[in-house]
Amino acid sequence: MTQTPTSTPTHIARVSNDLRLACMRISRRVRFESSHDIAPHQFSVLSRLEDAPKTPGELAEIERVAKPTMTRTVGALVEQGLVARQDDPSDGRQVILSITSDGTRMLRTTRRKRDAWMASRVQRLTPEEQEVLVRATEILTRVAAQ
Amino acid sequence: MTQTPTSTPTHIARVSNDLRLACMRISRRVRFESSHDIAPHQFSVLSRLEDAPKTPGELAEIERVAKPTMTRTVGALVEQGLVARQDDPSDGRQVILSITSDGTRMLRTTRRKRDAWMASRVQRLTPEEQEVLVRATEILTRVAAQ
DNA sequence: CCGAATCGTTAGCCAAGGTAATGAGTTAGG
DNA sequence: CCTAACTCATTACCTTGGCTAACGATTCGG
Repeated sequence: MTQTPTSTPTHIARVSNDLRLACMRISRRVRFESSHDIAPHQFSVLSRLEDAPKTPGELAEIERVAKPTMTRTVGALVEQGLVARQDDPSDGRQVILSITSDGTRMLRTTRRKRDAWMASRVQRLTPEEQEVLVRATEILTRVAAQ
Repeated sequence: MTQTPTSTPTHIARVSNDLRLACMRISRRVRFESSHDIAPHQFSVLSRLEDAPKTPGELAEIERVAKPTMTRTVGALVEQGLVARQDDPSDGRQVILSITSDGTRMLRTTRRKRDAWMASRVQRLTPEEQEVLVRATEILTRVAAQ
């Protein structure tokens, strides 16, 4: 078989549709069936702060949300003790937000729950199927980053 | 190599995490970057009606949403002419909802946009990578359905 | 040094989730 | 066969997380 049927427009359309649906369904079920301790947008913001402290404005831009929305989200996280707010010494208009140790702990436990959902399913697959997923994961990660 | 490193607990945890993240990122980008014509929950309900007519109660259960919420979602779809409401002749309490031709058309165009996003990225991959995704799609679809 | 820009916040609106209560219709038991 | 209990959809009202507009505080540029 020198011809690769995968590359024809029809087959690309087919796998694109099926793959998209599968990703969306998995994403949906992970969100639904694990980690109701923290709201999705709060989790997302907390993850961003894990890498490095950021200002509310930066977070708003990263999360593609209006600044007042981020003010409220950050406010909720500060109230829960997951994020700390401090004044920027070099610019009085700005505020620096950083994750607290409680915040880090929250991320860790939430991720554990989400991974558990996925892992319990991956575990049931054959080694061959798992190997396909390993290769696909690398490809999908690149695709998502484009 | 008789040993399959993929099957060790550590590797399963690793691929589960990475795969979950990749699926969530792709899902997120598909929703963000295509089809702003219809709200996500409306799209989802419309898809359910594509298979067969259903009552609001059935839809609420399928979508895991409270009944009053579904009443409102359905109301919006009826107002847009995407769904038709008719009384159940055999049970006066119930209502039968079915998709209209406009609704079907809306589904088709929205899916085209979402698929286009995915297809444009799949197209850039090598035939080998595409073949991995074809196999992965079948596996992921099963995983999502579990 | 004063006007313009920037940053975060407040105020107020809308959409979509929830619960509690209600009204119409069906079903089951006495 | 008729009434009590149940079921289905809806209405009323609350909460949350999006948005824009407007506003104080601060910084920057001419």
